[in-house]
Amino acid sequence: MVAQADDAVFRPVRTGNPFEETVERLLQAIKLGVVAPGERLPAERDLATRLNVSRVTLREAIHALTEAGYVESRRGRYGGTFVNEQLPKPRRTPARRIARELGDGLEDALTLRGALETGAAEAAAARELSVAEIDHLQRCLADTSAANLTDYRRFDSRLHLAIAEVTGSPSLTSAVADARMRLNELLDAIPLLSRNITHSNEQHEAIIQAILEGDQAAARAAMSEHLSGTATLLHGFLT
Amino acid sequence: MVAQADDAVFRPVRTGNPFEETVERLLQAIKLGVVAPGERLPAERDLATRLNVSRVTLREAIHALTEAGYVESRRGRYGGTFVNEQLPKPRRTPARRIARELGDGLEDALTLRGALETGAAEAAAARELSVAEIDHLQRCLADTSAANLTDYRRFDSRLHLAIAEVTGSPSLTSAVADARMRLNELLDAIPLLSRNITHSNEQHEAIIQAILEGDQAAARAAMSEHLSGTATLLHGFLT
DNA sequence: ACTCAATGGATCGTCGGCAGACCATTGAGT
DNA sequence: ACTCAATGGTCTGCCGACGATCCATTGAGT
Repeated sequence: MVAQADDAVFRPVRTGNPFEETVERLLQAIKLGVVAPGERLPAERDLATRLNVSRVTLREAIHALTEAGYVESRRGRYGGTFVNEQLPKPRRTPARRIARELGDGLEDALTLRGALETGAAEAAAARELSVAEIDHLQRCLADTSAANLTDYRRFDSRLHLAIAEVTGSPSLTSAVADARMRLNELLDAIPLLSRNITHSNEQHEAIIQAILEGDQAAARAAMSEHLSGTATLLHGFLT
Repeated sequence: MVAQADDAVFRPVRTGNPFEETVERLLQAIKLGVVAPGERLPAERDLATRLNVSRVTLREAIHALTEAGYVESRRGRYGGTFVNEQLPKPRRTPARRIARELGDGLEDALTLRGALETGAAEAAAARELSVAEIDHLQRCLADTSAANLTDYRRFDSRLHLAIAEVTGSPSLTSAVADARMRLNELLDAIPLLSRNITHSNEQHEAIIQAILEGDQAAARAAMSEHLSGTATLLHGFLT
């Protein structure tokens, strides 16, 4: 008996407390570019309901993010909690240290991400997209191409998330977002080279084109190639 | 703005309470065949630690499963909680009713499952498998082929889980297990035809063979075909 | 016949998170 | 200048989950 199945089924039912989870989610929204700098988060009462968390807990999470410099709250009607224009710089932990901490987790995260994102690309290509969805994809693609170095990661994440969205599968979208967040710390640790960005943009274009043409095999292949590029880069910097 | 990304990121941080979650996990272990009838669950103290749940909560969950007829507990050294030889028959809820309740969730679950399991098959084929892993796979394959109608679903799940296991990615394994569970109720609602089983067994063999040969494309293709068969079957019965 | 380690069974105090109600502030609309 | 709806900010009582501790039972080993 290999007994790894046990580990999968008997894994912890919950990771951390609601407070920590909530902080993580809000960070996700900011770092993945779901809520852009200057934009407003949903109202506390609304957001608490959607996150299935008490308002008290949500407020504690927001407070933490305020202290960390991510958001600011304003009272009154037309008030709310807004994402700061100037986001805190990610702490550039030395790559190797992160890699050590992650350990086998790196391979794990990359494997999961590969399965999810290639699957998403294929599924997206298989769908009949609405005009709004096509616009959304192309908008994200253009934003990413036009992004400067400091914003690149966020728009890149947003684009990948957009691809997952147009599969029409909420679960798949969520899973992609989570997988992406797991790798975010790693990605912050490696330098962004403009050569890589150029290459990345070309691949993005190929992926989107294949999706819009409905070519499932091509979409999958293009995404697969794109991801393996990142994976190789990560391996290179972390070994 | 398509605004579906919000739904993905601001989804509930937790589903249900620890008690319900724990019950779900234990059912998963039983229904996916991780713990076979007659076998023993891990000791309460051990299991509670692994699930990251208090022993009290775990015991309440076990109590619920005892009343439902899934397990029985025995005291003393060499005692423990054992899975019953005769499992309760799944309540054959009319398929259409389930389909209505699930709604779009069916497509969602099928999409996610497709991405995960085809990805797992490909990843498994890409790995250099140990002798133990190969044995495990072939054992699961043989068990499934030999299973009678009442046991088939469980061994089938076990085989698919085994494929995910040999990717070496715990996250992927967990995700596959969860996706499978989401579809379990549906699968219970459609009749098992021996013709379908024969077909299924042939496909299983093709998948395993491709994995053992290290042929990634073939493994993916075989899995994809296998899954689409199930998907078609489900669609047929639920429409 | 006895021992004892491993297991399930039971109880109690603590605390984090929750629901609900209420207060304070803001600014567009009138 | 006033109104008021929507928002963030605060407080209180309650409950579920937790950790810890002790009890009861069993049967292989001696």
